Amino acid sequence: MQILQLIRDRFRVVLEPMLQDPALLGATLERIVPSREAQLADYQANIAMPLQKVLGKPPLEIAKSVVDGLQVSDICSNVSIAGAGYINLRLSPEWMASEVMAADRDERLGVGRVSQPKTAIIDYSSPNVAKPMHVGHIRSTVIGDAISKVMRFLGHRVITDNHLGDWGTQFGMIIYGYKHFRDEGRYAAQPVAELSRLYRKVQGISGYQESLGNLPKFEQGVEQAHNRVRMVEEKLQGTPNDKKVIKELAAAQRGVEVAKEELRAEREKVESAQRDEELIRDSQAHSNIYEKVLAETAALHRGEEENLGLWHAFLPNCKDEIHSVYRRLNVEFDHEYGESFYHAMLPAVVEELFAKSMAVNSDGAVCVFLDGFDAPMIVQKQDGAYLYATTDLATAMFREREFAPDISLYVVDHRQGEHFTKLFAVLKKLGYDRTDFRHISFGTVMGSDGKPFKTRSGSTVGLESMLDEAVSRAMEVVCDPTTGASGQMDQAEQQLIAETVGLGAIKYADLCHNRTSNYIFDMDKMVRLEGNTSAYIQYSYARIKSILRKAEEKGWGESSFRSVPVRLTEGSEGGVSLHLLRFEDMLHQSMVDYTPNMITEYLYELAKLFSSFYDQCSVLNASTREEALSRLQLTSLVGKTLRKGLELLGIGVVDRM
RNA sequence: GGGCUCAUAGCUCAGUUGGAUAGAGCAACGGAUUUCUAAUCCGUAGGUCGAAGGUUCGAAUCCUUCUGGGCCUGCCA
Repeated sequence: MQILQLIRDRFRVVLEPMLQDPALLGATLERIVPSREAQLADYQANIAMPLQKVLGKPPLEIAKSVVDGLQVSDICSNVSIAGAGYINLRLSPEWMASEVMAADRDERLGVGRVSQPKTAIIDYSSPNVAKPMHVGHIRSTVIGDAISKVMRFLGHRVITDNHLGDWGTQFGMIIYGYKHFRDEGRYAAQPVAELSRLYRKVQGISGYQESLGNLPKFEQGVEQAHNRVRMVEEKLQGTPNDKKVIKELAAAQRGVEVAKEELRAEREKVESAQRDEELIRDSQAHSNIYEKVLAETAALHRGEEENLGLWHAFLPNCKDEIHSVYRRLNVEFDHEYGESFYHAMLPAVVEELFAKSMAVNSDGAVCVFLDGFDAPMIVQKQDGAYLYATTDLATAMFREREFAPDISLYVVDHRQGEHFTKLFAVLKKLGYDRTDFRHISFGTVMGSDGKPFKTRSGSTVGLESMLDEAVSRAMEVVCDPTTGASGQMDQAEQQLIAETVGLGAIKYADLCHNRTSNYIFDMDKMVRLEGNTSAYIQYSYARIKSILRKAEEKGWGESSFRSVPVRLTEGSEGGVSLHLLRFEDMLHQSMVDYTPNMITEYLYELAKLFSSFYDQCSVLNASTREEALSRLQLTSLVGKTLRKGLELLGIGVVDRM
């Protein structure tokens, strides 16, 4: 049920004759919204105040004439004017009751399919294969998966594509590692583990050599920072009270601290590497390893037989590893073309850019210069190699040919904002202007120190170990035999609950923050049963299932409670019902800017409203059979809505916990 | 240097795109239980929405300046 549209349609009848301009009419109708203050109204129309200039009448007079013409007696029990000219609507309990009944009888819980479905490509997760997945991948995966599921449920044609990094430098590293460091036995027994070891080994040597090479640069940086302070100090002597210069001095002094810290961190990296004798030995034997890695990568890209053969041998293993993570997360994709798929198309992309006079040679590289940006988009390097911008162009062009999408979403972290702005600008210039390209950017996962989430030793946190920890924490919290129903369960059921609650906690914690902001990762908080967590909602669901089981035992199954009408008498019943009926509106709203946190907020609110109802209104021990059956219907719909909502977020439920 | 972005209660965060007295959750304090799973519910307290101007019927939200963080910035992805 789309209540908002229903109400707006009623207002349209009144407003259309008053407002000639269709754009104004549309904007005015958009000012009819759910009320923020539940005590004041269910819905409010903030339309009279902005119209006072247009119509040349005082707002209260406008509001009155609108209300006089408004025909809503079938759905509203009260329409009033308040304050500066707010029109407040209260939905009638009878109408809500009939809508609750309809929703409970509908497989889709009363949610319709959009009348004009759109084709949407959603590009998310997109890790580099052969590198272990880490925390950084969780947001893209979880947000993209949720958006896909919601859009699909609303009736759009959704095509998901996991744009795997399967063609990059990491394969150069593995190939180099395989050629120089492989352990045949281990490779035969556990290829994935061995490849991963090889990757880490080469990466380690390369990182060490890079840090070593960086030291003089960072030392120089500190030196320069000091020089800058001296310069500003001299300048300040000339103009002692110039505020700007004083500020400049402070900035310069901070610059010294930053430079020192950078140098210190880099030295520490080097020193800790130097404690690793094997690494030092290997580093001496393989000097300039990164250049050699790039050479292996280039050979692969040229199609050199040995490297291409190794790539073909490694890729399935690497993919298997990644797929096992997706299986656990219950995430699926329609396509997994990956970067390698586009490799052969890249020369044609560059040619087309030249043909349309968009590309130029600059310092030996092929560049596309764009208005408003100093730096160009580079599509081919001096050495002839292509870059990810080139691949992204080829990918978008392929998708246009193959799927003709109306919407194309890239769920990628915010640091790539400028890249996508440029990419979309180039695509538009190339003539792909019928597609709504959007960068669905998101913030960084931070540690409790407010810095990007890392382990104590400073490395990134592995995704799988994080999932394991969430599950074991969930086990501690949820399967405490003194609380809940866990005392009655065998180990297998407890394990299933821990898995469902643990993974749900990770996903929910991610989704419940506005995607654009950074958030602080706090495992303790996210597996709790109190507060805005998945476990609280899952627990509400389990209690609902418990009531429904007991009702069934009393002979009050679905067919029984559906035989009586729903009646909303208590305040908490009305509160739950109103919220239930907003499900569809909320789903649409959450897809305007692709903000899944609107869904978590809705579900949390629903669970809270239900707990309140649960506390105030006994279902099975209601005063009459009719009342009990009426409340059972409400309970049933809350349960189904919670389950559906969580399902759309990729989160499961359990029948008891 | 240029660009993007953020700053809301002690802490973690919302804020439906400019609407009424700025909301949740933790933590703190006070209540409720012969329980349909108290893993709950009800209440109290907590705010100069970073600062200062501006735009208008009305600003946490839009504009300008400032302060302080984060990120990006020519051949990594």
